[in-house]
Amino acid sequence: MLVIVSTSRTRNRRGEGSRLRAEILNAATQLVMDNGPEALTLRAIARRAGITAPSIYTHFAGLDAVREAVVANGFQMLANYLQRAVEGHTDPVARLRAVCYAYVAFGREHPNEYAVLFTHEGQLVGESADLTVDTMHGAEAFGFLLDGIDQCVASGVSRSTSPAHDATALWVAVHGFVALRMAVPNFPWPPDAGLLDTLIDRVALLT
Amino acid sequence: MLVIVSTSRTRNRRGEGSRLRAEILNAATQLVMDNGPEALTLRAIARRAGITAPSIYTHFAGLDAVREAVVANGFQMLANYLQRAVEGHTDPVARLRAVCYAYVAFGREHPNEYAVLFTHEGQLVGESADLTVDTMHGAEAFGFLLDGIDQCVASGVSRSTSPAHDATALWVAVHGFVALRMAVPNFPWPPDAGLLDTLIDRVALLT
DNA sequence: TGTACATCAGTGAACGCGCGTTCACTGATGTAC
DNA sequence: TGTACATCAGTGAACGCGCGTTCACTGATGTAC
Repeated sequence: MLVIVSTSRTRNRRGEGSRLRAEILNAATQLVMDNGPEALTLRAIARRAGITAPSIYTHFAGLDAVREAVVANGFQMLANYLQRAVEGHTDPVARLRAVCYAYVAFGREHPNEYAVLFTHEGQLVGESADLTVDTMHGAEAFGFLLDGIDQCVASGVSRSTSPAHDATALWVAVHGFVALRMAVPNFPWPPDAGLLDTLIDRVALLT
Repeated sequence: MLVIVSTSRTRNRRGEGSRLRAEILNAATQLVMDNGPEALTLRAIARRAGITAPSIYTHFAGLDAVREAVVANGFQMLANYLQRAVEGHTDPVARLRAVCYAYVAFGREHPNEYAVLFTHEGQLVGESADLTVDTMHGAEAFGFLLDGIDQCVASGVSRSTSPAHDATALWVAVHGFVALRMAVPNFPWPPDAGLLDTLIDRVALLT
C-alpha cells in the first residue's frame, strides 16, 4: 500500500513543542482502534502523525511509553462513557443497568481499544505489586459499578451484603461478556440485552 | 541469549516424516506457554524443535496454520481438564462446581495458552459466519457447563428455566474471571473460591 | 545377493522487509544588545 | 529598529536485528531388477 501524505506538517512554534505529544498520542490511539494492538509501532505512529519516527523520542521514552499513554487514554475514554451513562438516570437500578450497558457498548464500539486495555503482554498495569484499586487502571470503571450497587443497596433494591465483593463479581461478568463475545463471535449468542440483564440481575442481587 | 542445541536430531525414517508435525506442534505449544503468544514465530519454533525454519513448510502452510493447530490443541487440553474434573463427582452441584473450578484452574496454570485461545487477532475462529456451537472452538468446554446445569435442573437444585441461556451466562462469568484476573492482577481480588462460588450460585440459579 | 536409482526428510544460504534506535544536521523562531 | 546568535522542533540517513519465505541442495533409506 502506498500512502501519500499530501498535507505537509507545519511545525509547532517555539514553546509549543509539547503539542506534538498530543498528536502522537492521538495518532497512536487511532492506529490501535483501526488496526489493532499489534499495529502499534513507532514507525506506523509517525506515518500516521505525519512526522518522522525519531521525533517521538522527544515526547516519549519509547514504544512502551506510548502504549502506556494509549492505555491510560483508553481507560479515560471508558470512564467518560460510564459517566455519560450515569448522568441520564436517577433511579438506582436504571443507573446500574446504564453503567453496565455503556461498558458493553464501549467494548463493542471500540473492540481494539478495549483489547489493548485488558490484554497485557507481560503485565499491563506494571510490575509493582503494591497498587491498589485507587491507583490501578480501571479504578474509575470499577467505581461506577461499586457506586451503582451501593445505591441499589441503599434503596433496598439489591440484597447485596457486600457491595465491594458483588461489584467485583459484576465487573467480572461484564468484562467476560465483552471479551468472550469478541473472542467467540460465532457462538450462537442470544441478544445482548437479555444475557446482560440476566447477569446484572443475578450478580447484583436485584430484587 | 545463546542457545546451544547439543543433541542433534536424528531425522525421521522414510514414511515417518509426519512425526515432525507433532514435534513442531509440541514445540509451538511449549513456546506459547513459556513465552506468550507473541513469541510464536516460525524461526523460534524451529529453534525449539531443533530443526530449520523451512522444514515447517512440509507440515504446515505457514505460521497461521501452526497457530491454528496450537489453538485446537489448547482447546483439547482445556476439554481434558474439564473431563477429568467431572469424573471425580456424581452430585450435580459438585460436578458443576468442579467444572468451573477446573476451567479457572486451567486459565491460572496456563495463562499464555489460555490467552492464545481467547485472544483473536482479527478473528480467532475463522471468518466463516456459519459456524455453530458444534463446530466452534470451545464447544466442548461449553458442553460441560451446559451438561452441568442440565443435570442440576434435572435434580431440582437449579431454578434455571433456560439451561442454554444460563450456561452461556456462566461461560461469560468464568471466562471473565480468568481474563480479568489476568488483565488486572493488582486489583484487590478476594480469594478465588469465594468469588467463583458467588458467580456459580447466582448465575446458575442454584438453590 | 548385489547394485543402481528414486524418493524422502530435511538443510543452509540468501532475499527483502519493517522494525527500534542512533546521530549529525537544518532551518525557523524568538531574544539580547 | 536592525542584527547576531542561541534555542527549539523536528529531519533524514544509517545501523543491526529477527522475521517469513524461496530455492537449490544433500544424504540417508528403501526399492527394482
